[in-house]
Amino acid sequence: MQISEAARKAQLPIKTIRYYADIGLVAPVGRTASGYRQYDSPTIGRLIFVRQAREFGFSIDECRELLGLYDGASQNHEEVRALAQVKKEAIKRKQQDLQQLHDQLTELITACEAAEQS
Amino acid sequence: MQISEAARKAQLPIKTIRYYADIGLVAPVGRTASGYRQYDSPTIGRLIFVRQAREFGFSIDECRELLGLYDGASQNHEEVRALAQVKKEAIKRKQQDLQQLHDQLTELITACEAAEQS
DNA sequence: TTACACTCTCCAGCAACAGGAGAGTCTATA
DNA sequence: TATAGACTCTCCTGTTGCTGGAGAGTGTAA
Repeated sequence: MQISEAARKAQLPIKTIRYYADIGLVAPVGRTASGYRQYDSPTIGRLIFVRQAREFGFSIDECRELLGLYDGASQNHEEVRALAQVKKEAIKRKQQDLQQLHDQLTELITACEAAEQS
Repeated sequence: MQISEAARKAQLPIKTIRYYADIGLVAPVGRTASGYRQYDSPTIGRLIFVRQAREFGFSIDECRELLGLYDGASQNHEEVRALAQVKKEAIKRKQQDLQQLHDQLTELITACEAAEQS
């Protein structure tokens, strides 16, 4: 499939997908004779994975590491496990912060409703 | 208190706090005679709030809106409530995505452990 | 009064895209 | 088969949200 379908499926702008290809983060599976980038399902999976990681503040370089795990590129399972663990803890902290933000907004909404009643 | 203590408490770089002051996102409560920025607890609260919102991909402009809510600046409760609701739904979606990422890492760790056993 | 840590402003640079120009490609229809 | 319209390419510049460093002032402790 070509880039626009990949963009739709991965929910990423075309520009971003080209950028990820340029910096070697997520390369297309290949190119057509005319130079069009080509993508397949596993590659879409990688793009989605990166989108999610990026949305939670992991840098491009961290995404590179995470993708390494995701792809099982490394042979050193011990090391991979340690890295995954670190990232998982970062995610847990993010989840807690997010919950706090969520609670603050809930309080706010309640306060607004009370104000509307009065 | 001055900027370095504010930075420590809000868990933000000094540079970032100065930047937020420059763009009028979170202004210090005042300045000393010699021009040092001064912060108090409510302001630290605002900084923490911004940090958390930023960590979840809210833009500076969105933070401005959220801070408006947080401060109860608006008199239009109906409008405030609607905005808070929109942001809350965004947070809920982020939470779901985060859970998915977390699960993928858990799977990965399990796979690594299995590989190590073999 | 000097040392040292802290602060200031100003300016340049970086990460991660986003917008737009100009040109080539592909396919359906006249 | 010509051509319109949608899609793609590269290249270049601009934007957002910081981050680092220079050069200079401030505050306190020995």
